Amino acid sequence: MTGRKSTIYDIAEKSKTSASTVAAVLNGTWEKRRVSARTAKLVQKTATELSYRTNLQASGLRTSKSGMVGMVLPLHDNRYFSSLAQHFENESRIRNLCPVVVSTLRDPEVEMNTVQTLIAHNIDHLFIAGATAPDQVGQLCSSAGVAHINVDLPGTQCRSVISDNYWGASQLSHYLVGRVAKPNRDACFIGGIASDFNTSERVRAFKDIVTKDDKDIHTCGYDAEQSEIAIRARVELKGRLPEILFVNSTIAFEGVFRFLKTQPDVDVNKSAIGCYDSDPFLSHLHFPVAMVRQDAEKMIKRAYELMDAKEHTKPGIDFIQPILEFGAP
Amino acid sequence: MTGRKSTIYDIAEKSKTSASTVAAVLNGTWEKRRVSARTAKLVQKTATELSYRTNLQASGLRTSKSGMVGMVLPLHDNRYFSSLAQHFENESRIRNLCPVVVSTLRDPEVEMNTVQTLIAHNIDHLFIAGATAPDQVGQLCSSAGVAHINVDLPGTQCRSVISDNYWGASQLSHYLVGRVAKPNRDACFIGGIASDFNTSERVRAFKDIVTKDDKDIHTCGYDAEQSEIAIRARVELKGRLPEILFVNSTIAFEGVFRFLKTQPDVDVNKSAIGCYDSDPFLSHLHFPVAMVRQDAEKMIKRAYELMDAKEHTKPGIDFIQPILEFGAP
DNA sequence: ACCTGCTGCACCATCGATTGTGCATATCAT
DNA sequence: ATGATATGCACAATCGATGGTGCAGCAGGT
Repeated sequence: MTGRKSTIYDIAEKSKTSASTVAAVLNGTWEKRRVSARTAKLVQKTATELSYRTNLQASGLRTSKSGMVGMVLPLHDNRYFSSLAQHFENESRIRNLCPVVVSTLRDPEVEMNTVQTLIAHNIDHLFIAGATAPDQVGQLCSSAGVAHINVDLPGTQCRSVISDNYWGASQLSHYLVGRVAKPNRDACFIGGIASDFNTSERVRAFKDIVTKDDKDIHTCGYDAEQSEIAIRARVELKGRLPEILFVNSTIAFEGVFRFLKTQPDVDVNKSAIGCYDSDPFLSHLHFPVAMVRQDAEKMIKRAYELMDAKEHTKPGIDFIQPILEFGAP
Repeated sequence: MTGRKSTIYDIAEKSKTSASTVAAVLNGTWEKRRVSARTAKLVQKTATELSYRTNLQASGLRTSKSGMVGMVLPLHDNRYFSSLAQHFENESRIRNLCPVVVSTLRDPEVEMNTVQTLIAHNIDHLFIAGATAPDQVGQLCSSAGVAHINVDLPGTQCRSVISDNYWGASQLSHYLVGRVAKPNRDACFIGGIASDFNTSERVRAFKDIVTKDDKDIHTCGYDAEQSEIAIRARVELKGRLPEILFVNSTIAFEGVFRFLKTQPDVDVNKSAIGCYDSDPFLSHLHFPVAMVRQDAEKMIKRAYELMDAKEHTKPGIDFIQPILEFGAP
């Protein structure tokens, strides 16, 4: 049952050949190494008989490869990141690579250690998604000669593929504005962290298109409670619901929604509400919500194209348009 | 920048010691190997100077370990599985292991290949979550001597930690029944796949507690469209909404919800509705939904306890109670 | 002076696959 | 028959870390 794992030496012995011949047959270089087809067949057969499996650590040690490709993420249990992970898996499988996904809990130290470990295992390349310190991580990869690409957050040292937050937020803003004919309408932005790159891009668009007033921007974090508090305070202050409401994530939306449920439906229906993030149940509420969904699939495909074309070394940013889940603005 | 990675030999040379001494210092066995503290300090210093990183492939080759622990999942982009992944990460980090998560797309072949690859990299142990063929995968691990535990789906060969679907579905059923005083009430179960272990357990509970009639069980798959069709057909047939509605997943619920929106609110509010799965937005609909959430955290903690205690070899099933997101039945 | 027992370390085989090189035997041309 | 080229394979070094073993040097006891 738990019989010792067999090696190329076992196969060599059983098939009366040498280890180098066996290795050549099993890794496909046998024609190059002029092993006869007859011998190759024999070796193959013996290998299956002994249920041989290449020891990838030994192989990797010799070749400085591993056949594994990695992706680091902040979190697994998040729609967007898990979607990135899923598409990373799909694309990796197409390329016959073994994808491993690791989350680092938004902790820069965990991030660095994890990447060190992956590098120490000689991963063939790394996708760095949502790292808190993309450039540090990138530095680590560079100095180890590991190909890498930033996803979702831009780095300055290497190629990055990120969601076009400015564009998405502009589209959403235009749409919301279009739904409110009035001049002098009241508008606000809820959720996210001002210093966060993605949030700041969305805020920039919102300011360019909807309102320049900083008092209308409530970047109170990603958390539902804070968002609920923020919208409530705002409405109490103004004495009415904003006519345009831009919510920065589904989590924040949860809080906002808890508040909106306390308001009369007729009032809520007068507001144009948008959410930068998507959730299937949001399209089923008793009022419409315009949503923007980040195109994880396209981002990963793009990143892989760059990797395949070995263009990952050229710094630069590729923007991927998110998907608008509402009528054109 | 991309200077060759340094090895213990480089450190040995620079610090005028030997490779074995360096190795001992760097892997913490130096006291056992009677290296003086002075030498140890020196080696440490040189190691940082050369920004040394252990080559884990070489180390693993020698020791038949890797420091990596794995989890295979059907999908990343799913609330339940990504939650399992997240807790797996957390628990692994606590134990100072490097967790890697891989999805296998519910494809038995991908499943086997992936596990083979992980084994070939000498992962220290494997959590098998939601595998289509847990026993085959387990067999593979056994024959390679890799510790493994099934999560979410039971295997016959090794220890399994699964959600107590029968209990959860019983509780939910009792609750729903309690909300409908009438005798002879109409009830149905929507969603899931009859042959699926988890679904069948839930159906078993539903049958024991609510209705024995097979015609009331619509295991029409996990897909939203099919569920929508199923509930619509059912209601058309019976001429009214069921008084008890047990939906087997949030995805299925999406379809059911699309249909419910076409019905008068008063009617919908007369039904007792439950969903075996949880989503934050489901608690915000215009009618109440009782939810059951699988306790991913407890499952993973349990699985890790078994692993730590080396009890993973004893076959047997540990049932973990899911969390009831409704008042006690 | 001599044996014992410890300290502190270095030597070297080993894990399993890869790959440059070398060396027989076979094939062919002249 | 002979040198030239091709064919088919085996040998052995190598990747980097590990750990069993051995061996100086020194303290302490008699």
